[in-house]
Amino acid sequence: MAKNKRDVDAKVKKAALEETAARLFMEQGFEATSMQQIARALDVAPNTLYWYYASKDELLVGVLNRLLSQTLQRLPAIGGLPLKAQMAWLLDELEQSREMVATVHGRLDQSPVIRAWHDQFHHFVESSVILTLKTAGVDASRCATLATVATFLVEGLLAHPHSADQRNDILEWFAASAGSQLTLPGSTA
Amino acid sequence: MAKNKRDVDAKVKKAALEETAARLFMEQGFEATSMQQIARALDVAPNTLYWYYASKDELLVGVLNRLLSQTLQRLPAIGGLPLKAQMAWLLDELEQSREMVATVHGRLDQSPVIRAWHDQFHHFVESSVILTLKTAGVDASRCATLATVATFLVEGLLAHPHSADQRNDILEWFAASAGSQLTLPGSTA
DNA sequence: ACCTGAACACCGTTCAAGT
DNA sequence: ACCTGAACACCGTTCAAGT
Repeated sequence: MAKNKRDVDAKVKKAALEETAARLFMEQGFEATSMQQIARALDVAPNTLYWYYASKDELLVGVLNRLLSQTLQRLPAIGGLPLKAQMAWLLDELEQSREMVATVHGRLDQSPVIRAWHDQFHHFVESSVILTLKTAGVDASRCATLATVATFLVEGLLAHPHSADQRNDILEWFAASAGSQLTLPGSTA
Repeated sequence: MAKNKRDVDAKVKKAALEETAARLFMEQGFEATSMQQIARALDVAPNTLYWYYASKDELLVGVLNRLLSQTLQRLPAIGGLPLKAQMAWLLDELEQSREMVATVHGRLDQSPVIRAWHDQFHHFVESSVILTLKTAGVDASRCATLATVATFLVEGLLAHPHSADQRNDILEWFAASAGSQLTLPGSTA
């Protein structure tokens, strides 16, 4: 009981830490936000954060998992949508964490823990896209390639400023090109 | 005369700085290489670097321009090649500076001078690809979209580890999809 | 188990001073 | 014009000590 109580408290505390860190990371960027600053916002000593997280990068992973689980709660709604709509949805979702996505990519080579999170996330997204493509009747041998292309396009659109028209042209072109590879002609992916 | 002499000396010195910085950046990464370390390798005081460059990011830009001009000297050879071969060539070229490319993308939001260099580089690459597509007879209205897609694919392949087969599948699929949009059917882009 | 004060070993950068 | 010694204002992180 007492043990359980403590676990709950720790989780609540971590939630507060990650919420504050998330807010500051999104407002100012990961690099521009110091551990001191986060600690000050929480009214604790800077080194207190190190009781909960081994490093600033691990705190970032906590924040990322938090954002991810929030996104996953909104996900079920898009299950049946066509690929183009799914990509547009993912783009809108990630757009709000643009800075965070850039940070993850920028730290891949320096932080193994960020690298691990990133790879796992990519694997998850790509599996989902493959499933969507298969369900839409795309030739099984092409699914993996198309899924990778889809994620590259989402990442590209996310990383580089672009107009709504450009974005639509790219998604439209991709959906058409992917759709033309259907085993059963006539339907659209 | 004396003035000219000095200009030459400054250029030679900058070349040496950038060569050393480039080596250390590629060996250890940008972030893991301190200004102190570069200065030590050159046998100068750390703050000497600030007489030549306003910041570490500006030194990076110097290094990037240096690598770029080296690449440009190797470029003429690929003028007439098909798009797929051009993309493969660019990939091989950038692969050797993978870490540097990741650094640039990671610092876009923090450094205006890096952002400016990146945008200009992208504009240059995209213009070149558009020219190649137009020459190959691709419908003019699609060229911009396809060029953007091409650069996104190159960046994606560069940022994420992949096998030679995966890479070939993606480039092959893209070339085929782009080629099917030719104004004159029969030729290949 | 949780938190702190104080310190460590850096970092990029600045500035006044030299030649 | 070019370079230095010394310092500034940080940074992420550690550690011994408290409760």
